[in-house]
Amino acid sequence: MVTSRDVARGAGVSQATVSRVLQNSTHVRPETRARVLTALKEVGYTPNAHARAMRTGRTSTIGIVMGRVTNPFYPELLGALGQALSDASQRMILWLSEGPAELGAVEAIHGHTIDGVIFTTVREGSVALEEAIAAKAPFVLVNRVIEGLRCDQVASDNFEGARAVARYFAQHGHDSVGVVCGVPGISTNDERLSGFIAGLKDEGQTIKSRNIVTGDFTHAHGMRALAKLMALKVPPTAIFCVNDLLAFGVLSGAGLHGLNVPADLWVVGYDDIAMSSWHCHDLSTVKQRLDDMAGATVELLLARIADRDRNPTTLRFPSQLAIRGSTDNKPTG
Amino acid sequence: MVTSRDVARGAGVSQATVSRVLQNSTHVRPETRARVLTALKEVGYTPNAHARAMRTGRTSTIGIVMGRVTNPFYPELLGALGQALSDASQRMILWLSEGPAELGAVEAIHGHTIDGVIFTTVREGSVALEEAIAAKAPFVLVNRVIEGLRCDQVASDNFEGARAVARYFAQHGHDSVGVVCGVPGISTNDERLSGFIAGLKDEGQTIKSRNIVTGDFTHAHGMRALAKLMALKVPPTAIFCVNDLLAFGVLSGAGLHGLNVPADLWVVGYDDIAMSSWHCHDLSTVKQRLDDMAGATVELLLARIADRDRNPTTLRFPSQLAIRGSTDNKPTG
DNA sequence: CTGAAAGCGCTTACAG
DNA sequence: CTGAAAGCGCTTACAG
Repeated sequence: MVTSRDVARGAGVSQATVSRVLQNSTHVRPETRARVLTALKEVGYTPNAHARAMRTGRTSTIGIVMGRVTNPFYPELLGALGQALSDASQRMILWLSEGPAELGAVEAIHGHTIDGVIFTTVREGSVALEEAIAAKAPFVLVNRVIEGLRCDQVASDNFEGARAVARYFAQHGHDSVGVVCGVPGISTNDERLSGFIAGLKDEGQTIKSRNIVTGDFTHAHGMRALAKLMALKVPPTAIFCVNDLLAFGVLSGAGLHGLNVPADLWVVGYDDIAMSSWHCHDLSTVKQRLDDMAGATVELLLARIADRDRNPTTLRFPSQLAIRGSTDNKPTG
Repeated sequence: MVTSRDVARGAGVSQATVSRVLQNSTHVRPETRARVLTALKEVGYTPNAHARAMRTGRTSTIGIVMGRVTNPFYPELLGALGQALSDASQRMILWLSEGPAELGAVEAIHGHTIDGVIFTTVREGSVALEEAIAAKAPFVLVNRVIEGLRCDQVASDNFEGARAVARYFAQHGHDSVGVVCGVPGISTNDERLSGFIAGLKDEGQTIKSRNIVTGDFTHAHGMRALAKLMALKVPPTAIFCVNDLLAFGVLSGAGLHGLNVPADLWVVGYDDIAMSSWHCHDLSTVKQRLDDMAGATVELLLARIADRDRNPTTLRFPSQLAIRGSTDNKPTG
């Protein structure tokens, strides 16, 4: 193991001077710096992260908590967060779990393993969130928003995104529509549902509660929901799903029922995950600005770590309707 | 910040005794231990991970290097590895990048940030791999295998898995088949291709090189490959894709060409990722034993960290053909 | 069984 | 501009 002491010996200086060169301190004579730099290369030195962290109290490592969800949106979010963290010279430790196991991340803050946490799938009242708040640990919520919680939060404007879908349906003559929801109480779900209802209202329409099917965020639920909706006396001619995963379930169900999309039924999702644009799905959906969201999340967290008393912000990024083959993408006659 | 010194003060013992209780040392009187345990709860103590790591030289943290691939198989592999690491009380630091950025993981070993690395998408001759070998760093390859490299490697038996597909095709009367490959030189690709060819040979068949289409591991390539294969003078009646992602591309292409699967064309993938069993795909594929592979990977890496001189092992897990609607799953007349 | 002490490898005030 | 030294919070031989 090579230490800064070895480098010092090689350069004929004290260990403190090596440290100063490493810290880019200005108080080093240029020729001394050069000698140290040479020795540094020669011995192949890498600073011991723990010794450094113990002195500085900073680890340059961020924790990410992500539940074991099946929605392919989350791996995409993880990729975007990973890029943003890497751009900010931060490492990421990942907790792929939910419930009490999330507490590992809070413990890691106490143990100085990480400087802060990004929660991606946390719910109101979850133990890890409560602990993080109680410990005044630096954290940010991304994708999920909890109203009234004084902390940094980043999400897309789910309400407006869903509202645009409702208007799109109404303006193309659909007056019997359905909504496939996931778990109530989760912000993405609730905001998209209420945005959709608001959009209908804009167009002078309402929706019956039996036309809104609730369940979990799985492909299987999407399939079952389609069956339920089609069994109504007046089945919908257009269905909005609060995420793309549910929409694929609806498309699967439509195939099973012999329904032709979009001729018999329009389907719109939310998220625009990569596979939505595959020709076999060709799903109209609402695109989130993932990279912007990830960048803002990391920025807010680093600012919070630097100054724990700054005012919390909630950032909303606009999302945009992407029209594809699961709805009629030609202008109405 | 609460330290073991604070706990010691609370329990009226020395800091060393607190440390002994934390280490489950036997040389502590039961009533002393009880006093320390009480104080531990009272002050809400979490050990400083860096101080501990600096003393012990161990971090209980493993690095994972995963390229920014679009194949949903990798998030699933990550989930399995995360579970296996968590079961072994290890944290994971993730590098979602390829090429020179992978070097971050090797540097992290030098800096004692992690105890070892799991490479998931590494290629022969990649800089990070070369560096890890040169540094004698503890690492394991999972999913990818590099022949002749003396290190621990874990993969499924790609050769036999693909061989079974070829036999399945031949035994159901297909005598014009196609293969959609990804990038040559990557073990999953090469082993599955040669296994498939071997299976044909078992049945007295051969395949023309123009019936094998090479490209990258993307949905788009699968689509283009289908078009190429269908343009042949004798188009295949069954196509094997070296992974599910490519198979979805082929299914997309089939839809575009108005081909009926499985009536006009059989399609088989490899990996059995979650979405393969969705009704809208209903893809026959070869299932990998992901959890077993992940468990073995972690086990091998921890053994390697404990003993750097042990003999390297390459572990192969059998995979199994899962027959679904993209091939005729009824017995032939 | 318990305490005092050394030391892991850094960073940074304190002298000079 | 540079060095000697303190100290971050642990673990663990060394005494007793």
